[in-house]
Amino acid sequence: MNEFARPTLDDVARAAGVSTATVSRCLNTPDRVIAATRERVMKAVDALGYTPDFGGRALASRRTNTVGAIIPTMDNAIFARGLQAFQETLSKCGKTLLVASSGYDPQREREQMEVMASRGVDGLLLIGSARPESSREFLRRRGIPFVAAWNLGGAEGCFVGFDNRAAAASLTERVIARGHRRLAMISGISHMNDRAADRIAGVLAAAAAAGIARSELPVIESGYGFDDAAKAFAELMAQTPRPTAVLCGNDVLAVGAMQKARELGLRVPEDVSITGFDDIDLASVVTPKLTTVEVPHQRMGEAAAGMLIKLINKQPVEPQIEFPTTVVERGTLGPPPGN
Amino acid sequence: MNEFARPTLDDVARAAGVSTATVSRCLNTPDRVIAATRERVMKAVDALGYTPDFGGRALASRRTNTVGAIIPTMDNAIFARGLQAFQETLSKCGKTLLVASSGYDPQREREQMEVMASRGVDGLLLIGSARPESSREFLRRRGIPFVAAWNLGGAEGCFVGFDNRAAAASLTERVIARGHRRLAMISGISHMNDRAADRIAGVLAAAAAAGIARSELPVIESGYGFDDAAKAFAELMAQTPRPTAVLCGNDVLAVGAMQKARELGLRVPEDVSITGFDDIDLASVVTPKLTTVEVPHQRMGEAAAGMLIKLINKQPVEPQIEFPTTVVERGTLGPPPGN
DNA sequence: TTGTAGGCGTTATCAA
DNA sequence: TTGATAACGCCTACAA
Repeated sequence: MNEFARPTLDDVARAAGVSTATVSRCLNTPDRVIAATRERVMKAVDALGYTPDFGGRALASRRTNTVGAIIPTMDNAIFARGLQAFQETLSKCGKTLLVASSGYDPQREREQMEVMASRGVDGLLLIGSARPESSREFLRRRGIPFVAAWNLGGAEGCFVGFDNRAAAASLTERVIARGHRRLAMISGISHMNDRAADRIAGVLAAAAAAGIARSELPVIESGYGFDDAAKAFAELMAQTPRPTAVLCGNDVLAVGAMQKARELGLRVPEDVSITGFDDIDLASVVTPKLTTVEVPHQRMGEAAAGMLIKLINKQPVEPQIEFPTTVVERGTLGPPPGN
Repeated sequence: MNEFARPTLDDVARAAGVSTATVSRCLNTPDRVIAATRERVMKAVDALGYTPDFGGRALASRRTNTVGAIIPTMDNAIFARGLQAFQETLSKCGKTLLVASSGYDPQREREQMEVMASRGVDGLLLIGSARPESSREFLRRRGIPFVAAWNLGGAEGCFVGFDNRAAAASLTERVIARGHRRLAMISGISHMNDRAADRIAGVLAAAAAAGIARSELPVIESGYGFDDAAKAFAELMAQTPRPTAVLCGNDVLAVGAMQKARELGLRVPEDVSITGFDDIDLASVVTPKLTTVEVPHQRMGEAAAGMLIKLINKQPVEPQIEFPTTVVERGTLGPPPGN
């Protein structure tokens, strides 16, 4: 054996004086090997510093012990957090994580799905379930187990998430209960993004229930940066009558709005109330602290990993794990001005 | 061919009326195949929906087109940002990213290195270069190309980073120039973390150059949470004489310190100045905005990917890419009280 | 330019 | 409990 080449099963087998089959069994199903031989084999294994070859193993066993995750972006703290938890849980189960990002683009998501498939991932983590039929068809055809996270779902598939719509509605009710009637919303782009769409729907539903006309509730869909939100906020503040409360689709947007408010000389919450969604670190660091909706991102990441692993092992799973959310009232929601 | 089985090279070859070798060539070295046949083959490829099998390819070619990254945690915005850029760049080059996290623990980092190695990654991204000799030995033995990022290095290896020491020193000089003499530092844990260690060294060096005795510059090494930093800050503020400026090893620590300052009824910067490091989003969102050091994390991620790819392709690389950093003065640094 | 054929390292099926 | 041995799907000299 070449001194620099990686040792193979064969080398180990020869060193231990057994067949390759036995070595393989020692590694994969140790209990099917008598203790004495197993010990001898294991000694040879780490004498040689043997580690199994991934390609060979994948080829022969049709399994990669690899799972993929396609998320919009890791730049967003909520996905980064969730992904971290997802990865750690996977790691504990001996699986490793392949990551790709879609940049919120269904086309790129689809491409990454193909990449993942060709990498032979055993399962897939996807965010949300709004995607073109062709992508869903692809998943079905390939028969790749997957879970959709960060939202709840309709009929098909497995979900680990929370009720975006209900959470948004409940936050909106709180705002209305404070006496606000002139609401506005800054949302993320809702196209092919069910989290954003559901949050809009929730706000609208709560407003409607309170007798606020749809036409009196401007909704601006904005990009995901502070600046985008700031611009949207300025636009909103230029309207007459001016909204007294601006509900934002996530904390980043809310903070962007707060910054613009300060620039405009508007006090929060005295002149205008602002709310967020997600409760990331940012939320409790701004002044005043952001009123927002708390979501257990890390626990969702863990749960998603657990469910996916069950799916891969063909164990029974409940089709949906729902997490509760909580409105956390902090400093950016007050009564409307002049009350 | 079974209707549900994935098509293989063989299926494509038969469908196109050529040999498997030709199909393989069409996929890997298209220019070595005449246009007419190539076209025929490609038609068959997507008629069948063929995608190459990863295991087979890895086994035969001894390459996985996969690179690994082992980072302390994705919870930290700076690594998440960098990783995002790293991944995108890789993706453009047809490589996919395997991620693992060490939780700042050299032992876990080592385990993940072994996982990555056994996955057959073509290259590895590591953070920093402080790690046990045994880990470095492992890398050497396996001959896995890797780049160390977020810092600059000594002799061996490739680096994409910046000069933590110099940046910290330069920030400290600014603080001293404002008239501060009683400094203190809240650092991350410096054991096996050269970024943290270098930042401490930079602060100390600048202080020494200004004639400030080491014994008069307390340094507390704290965990990475807001709370840890808050606790450290409280400890610092309890000392007499009280430091007039607290330099923090990163922005998260600085924000934790700011929160505690507010709790203690201390105004920033009137009663005490605070500085950070990294310039993450957090920094410009707190009130007052944080004086910190700006570091181009995304560009570092891209550069690291580029360098690693060259390394993998055995192209020549400069051993080190250094990025500049800038002190950004915002609101948390003022003159010492009573000046 | 294309085809033939051997081998990559493992797992899995059968026998022994 | 163990050992032979045939896949697994692809790449790549080498030959045609």
